[in-house]
Amino acid sequence: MPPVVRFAPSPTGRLHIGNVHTALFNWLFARHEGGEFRLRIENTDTSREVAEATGQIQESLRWLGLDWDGEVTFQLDRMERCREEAERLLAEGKAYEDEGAIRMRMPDEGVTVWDDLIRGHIEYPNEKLEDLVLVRADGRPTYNFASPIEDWLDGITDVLRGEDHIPNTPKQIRILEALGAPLPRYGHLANIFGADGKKLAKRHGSVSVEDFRAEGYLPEALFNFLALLGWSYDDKTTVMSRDELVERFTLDRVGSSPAIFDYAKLDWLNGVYARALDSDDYASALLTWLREQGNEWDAELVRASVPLVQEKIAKFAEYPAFAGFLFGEVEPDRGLIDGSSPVLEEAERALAELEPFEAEPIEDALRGLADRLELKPRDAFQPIRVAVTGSRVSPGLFESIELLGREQTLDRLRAARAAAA
RNA sequence: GCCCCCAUCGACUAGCGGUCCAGGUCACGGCCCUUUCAAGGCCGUAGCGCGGGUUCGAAUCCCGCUGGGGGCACCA
Repeated sequence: MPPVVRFAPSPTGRLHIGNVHTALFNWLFARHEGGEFRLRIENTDTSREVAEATGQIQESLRWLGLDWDGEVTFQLDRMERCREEAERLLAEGKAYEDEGAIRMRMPDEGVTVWDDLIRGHIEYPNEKLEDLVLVRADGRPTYNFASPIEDWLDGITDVLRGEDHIPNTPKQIRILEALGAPLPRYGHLANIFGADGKKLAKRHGSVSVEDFRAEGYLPEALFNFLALLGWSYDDKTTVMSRDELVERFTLDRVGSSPAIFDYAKLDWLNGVYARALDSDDYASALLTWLREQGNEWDAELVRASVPLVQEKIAKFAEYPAFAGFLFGEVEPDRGLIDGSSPVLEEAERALAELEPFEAEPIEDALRGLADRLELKPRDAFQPIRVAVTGSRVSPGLFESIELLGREQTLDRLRAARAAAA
């Protein structure tokens, strides 16, 4: 029987990367096994609910390509059913009233055990299980009551969630047993931490899916990277497409120890995906990203710049600093230009009448200039680069000059000379 | 405090008793290429937390310790 899994975030904010990791593993498992992946919003705690969160969560999942089966369900919609079940437990003597709330009677001897999908045998002493509240005095069911009931109602066969839920599992097992409901299998994924081994937070870098999107990461790269956190295919395969991941993902290769989120490796992987893109696709993705950032740069020029940047930057967020000189004024650091050097003036002269104004002839002209001045290429080109692009780090100089155009180039050479004088 | 989970290079991991004086990837260092920056090529540094067992043999199994994390709500 194909498994039915679910991802059940609470709508309290943007989708945290740790939660998406859990969502991803559920999704991968479901798709690999030909099962279903459901999305449920656990909104029992209305006081903490953030209005836009439900939409944001769905948008983030869609962006990453994690599609869900069926309609999105909301925990709150099943309040009534939960209350009925609680009444039943009350009637059967398995629960009792306490200051308006309904509490579950928990055993205080023995142990509750289950075979964790990824950790194996786990034991929990029953004496540590307290009589938890099922339904609050105001009538709202608590998470630990509503969640297992919904898993039951939805026919969830496998509950794959974060390891912080391990202490909840014995409680939920007892509830399901009291209810006479079948038990799903449980699997607890290890947490993901920041470089200091603490919970991944803003100070470490991006944390929500939206943050990563805003940084200009490609969803395929983030997807691949996340899959490798706590799971591996073999001893050497790193880059895998979505389809390969679906085909290869199995729970027996999921690890149980926590992982640290390595932004440097993500950057590398993103670069791998970025470079592998067809330049048209790269351009479209870049343009989309720029627009999302509220940047309305000339689309044709952006497209034309792709060959100069695609191999050089790891993620789109680097684009404005790297290629921004094509789209606006530039303020070169005077300290980087030697006012007494004839290079800028010579370059101006060499480029003034050059035909055609294209990378190759530009290169020939500037190399000739370096020869004449008896300068090493790097020493001759650096001041020109700074004058034209405003920085000592830029795309290829000759291609940059071609794209910038003669007029702009000459203007910038003149301006730099004046500033350095 | 109590309970639970985890433990291989700086990071992600392979390893499921001998084929491991531990392999791959990122990062890092060196060299090559080179107009800067990347990319690419080659080489390299670096790890089984500690102590007991079990076994002919342990990174692999067991126990303890230490360390890290999580949980102990009418939050989810």
